[in-house]
Amino acid sequence: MGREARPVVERTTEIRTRFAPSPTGLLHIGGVRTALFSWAYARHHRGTFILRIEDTDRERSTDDAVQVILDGMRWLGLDWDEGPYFQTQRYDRYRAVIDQFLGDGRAYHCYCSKEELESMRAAQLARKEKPRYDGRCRGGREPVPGVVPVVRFRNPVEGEVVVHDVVHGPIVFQNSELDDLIILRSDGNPTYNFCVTVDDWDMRITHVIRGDDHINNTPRQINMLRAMGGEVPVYAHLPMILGPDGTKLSKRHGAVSVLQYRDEGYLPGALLNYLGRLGWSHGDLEVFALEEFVGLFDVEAVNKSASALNVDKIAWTNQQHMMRMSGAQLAPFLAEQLGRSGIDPAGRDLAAIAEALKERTRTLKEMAEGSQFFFRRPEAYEPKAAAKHLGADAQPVLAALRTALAGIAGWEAGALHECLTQLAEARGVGLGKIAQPLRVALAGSGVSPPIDQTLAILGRDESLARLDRAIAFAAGPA
RNA sequence: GUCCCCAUCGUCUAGAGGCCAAGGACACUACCCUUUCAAGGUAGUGACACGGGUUCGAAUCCCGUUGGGGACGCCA
Repeated sequence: MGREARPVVERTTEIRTRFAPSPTGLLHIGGVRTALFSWAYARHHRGTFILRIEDTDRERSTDDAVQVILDGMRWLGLDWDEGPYFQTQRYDRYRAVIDQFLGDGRAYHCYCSKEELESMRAAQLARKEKPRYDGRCRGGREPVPGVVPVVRFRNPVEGEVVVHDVVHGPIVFQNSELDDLIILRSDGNPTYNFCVTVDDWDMRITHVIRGDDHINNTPRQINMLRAMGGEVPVYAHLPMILGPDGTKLSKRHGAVSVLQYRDEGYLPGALLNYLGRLGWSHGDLEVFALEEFVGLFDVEAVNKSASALNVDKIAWTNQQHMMRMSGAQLAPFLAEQLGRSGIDPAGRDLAAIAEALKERTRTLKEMAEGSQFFFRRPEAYEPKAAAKHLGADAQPVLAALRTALAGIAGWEAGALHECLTQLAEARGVGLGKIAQPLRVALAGSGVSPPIDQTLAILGRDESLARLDRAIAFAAGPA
């Protein structure tokens, strides 16, 4: 090879990828993973990432689903450089290609009725053949009165198509296995395989990264692409994501809207981290930020086999991300989560609360739940904890606690801690003996962040008030 | 049924012929730390689907079997 200098970025080498969901269902975790890899590939190569909505199925496409896609992508931070394009806005272009195909014989009208197609299919199945259109209208057929024909692409009958897939290697298909697919429905709507082909070519997509459920569509698309004089892009078919039980993703598992993960308290960066590790890895690296992923990601390192969702690991990954963030960074997320639970976070130091809880909760939702007592005085003591720590015998400890704390000079964690250890020493007991009753008095249960931090966050007045209430409770009605 | 894809611990994975009596992570168990809960630390249980080749040597290459998945639509 020559050693002449090549421009670092040639126009022809600009990487262009796209994410092309259909708004017929919710954007779920599987779609997000596809979007992530496609996006990361473009970003890694400083290319262009395009969002395209495939809405040619007018019956089932909904505005709602479109909205989830847009909101989901924004929430995750998967930004696009072009689009969103809508296929329904490109009908003129599709029509032009179809007319061109019709004109040069690369496509033809088919007048077969649904019944005719159905019996053809039944016969083939009976013969244990792969059901497919037998091409009976190929040679031309007189128009059937009252029937609006569909348009079929005339697929080559002989030869083979080789799909050069970056993750799977070459995949060979015999043209004899393919049939003449419908590219224009009788209602005038073009179909998926055709639109994808036109769009990927028009939008100069260089790398088609999508789920491997599309492998079988690829040879048809290549044939159509060649028919319109296009060049074949690089294909990368990603393995599927399965439900936790290893079966197809369904609503029961994880095929829920990606926005549900937001509502369940997952950080976008953590979800993307988890998804990035499904089918891809970089040595033993488990926890990484999105920017790091972009730097490391390479579609050639993607696995071929499907992977199952592991809910525990999503949660673990989320906690790892929370622990790497500061309380201040976490605060807005916690505020949002508290809002979902109808709690007004005003008047409290959310950064301090998040800091205190981030290593003891796995999701923001758990964090919001665990921090409830900071915002609302516990309505009742957790029975077991109360029985153990707020009985009549606890009264002396609580009273001593009240006196010691009330006399403290600076109400902050360090001084509070000092005060508590001194009190424990004075009474000749371990810290646990006084921390637990105090904890139950403040939090209502035996679980809370470290007691000195809890006191500090709660503040002097509120802490002493809760202590008084606990003292009264320990005195008991009877 | 036909075509296509896939196959390492329960799960996610490392492994691109010798460095592997198979490494890491989640989960699980035990212990340590400890003011609760966590986090953290240490140790442990646990896998190359099976059968043939190729090779001095195979988790790694080839073939077959089995198992799983996908596609076969006027859905995408």
